[in-house]
Amino acid sequence: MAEMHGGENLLFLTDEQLRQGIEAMFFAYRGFTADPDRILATMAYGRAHHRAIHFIARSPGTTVNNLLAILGVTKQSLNRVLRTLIEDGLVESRVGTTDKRERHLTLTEAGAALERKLSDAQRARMRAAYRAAGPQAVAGFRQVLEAMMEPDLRRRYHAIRESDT
Amino acid sequence: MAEMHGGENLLFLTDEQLRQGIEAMFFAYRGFTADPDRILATMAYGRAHHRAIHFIARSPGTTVNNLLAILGVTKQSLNRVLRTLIEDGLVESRVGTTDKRERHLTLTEAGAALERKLSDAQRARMRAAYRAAGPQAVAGFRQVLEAMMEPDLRRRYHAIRESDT
DNA sequence: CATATTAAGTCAGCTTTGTTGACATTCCAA
DNA sequence: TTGGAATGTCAACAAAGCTGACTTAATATG
Repeated sequence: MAEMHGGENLLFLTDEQLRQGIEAMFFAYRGFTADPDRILATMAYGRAHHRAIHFIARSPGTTVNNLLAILGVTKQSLNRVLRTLIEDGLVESRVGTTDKRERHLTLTEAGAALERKLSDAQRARMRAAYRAAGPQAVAGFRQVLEAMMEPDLRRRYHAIRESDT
Repeated sequence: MAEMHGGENLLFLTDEQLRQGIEAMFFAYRGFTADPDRILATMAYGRAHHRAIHFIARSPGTTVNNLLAILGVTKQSLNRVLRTLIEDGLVESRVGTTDKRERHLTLTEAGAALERKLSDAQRARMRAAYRAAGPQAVAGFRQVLEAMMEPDLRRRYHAIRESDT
């Protein structure tokens, strides 16, 4: 169990270490979604609604196609979710001005309120974990997560960090 | 973008930093499951089967109840998955010797072969990410993931690392 | 020993969220 | 101007979760 750091020691790449990382990822993801899930369970929405709301809040005016690429589901699947959100007055869909095939999505006041509620819960856990682990651990956490992404999603992740489409 | 570490700087806890962490977690989890998913899509199994196979391989002879607690699903849901795996000859269920109510689950040769195939794919990505990020980043990654788990799952995670039940 | 509890499994039915296939509308380029 | 590409919608189906009610067998307990 010796602490090791810097160049040459490759013990962190053993199958056992990798398996522990895989299980940590599995258990942590459960914690990651637990709080929003609890809130969503009290209403008629699920995790898919949360994801849509999150990325609409993130990039107001985004198109359905854009959202599709980020979420990685079929448009039919996303459409079902969007339809209920629009019917319930949480999301507004406006026909595009330059291209009338596109729909631009934004949150209504009610949608923004739900988004805040869900985000606050998820951020609270994230903040507690970050604080417990410390800034250096957080930097490592981010590095490994990024290296784990599929290349096209990594590009999307960077794009969404730097500018809104 | 100044590098900061040690005690006092709390800029890593801003809402924007937390949101980036949340999105990183979302995109990374997709990468995490992508390779096994591709393999599973070619046969009649899904992610639920993979999870069951993983933890049976991890703790051979584990009981149904044990698996239930680890996976966090209902027994009806797990049972559906286990039934197909047993019917297909990937998992063996043996009546317990000391407590005959219990069923002890193990992988058959065929089950172990599939487990290896899935693990190898998932570990390959994990290994690449670990190698790219380096040992110190990996340590931080593990710390943050652990801090994110629900307490009872964190205990389970530690238990499974140290000894088999 | 009688009874309560536990472990496992089953049946039925429902919900969420993914999938394909077919189709309407809009735009653009040959 | 017309045919294809892009965008979005509707319908039907599948995987995998869920609840609730129940059975069977074995163990624990009063």
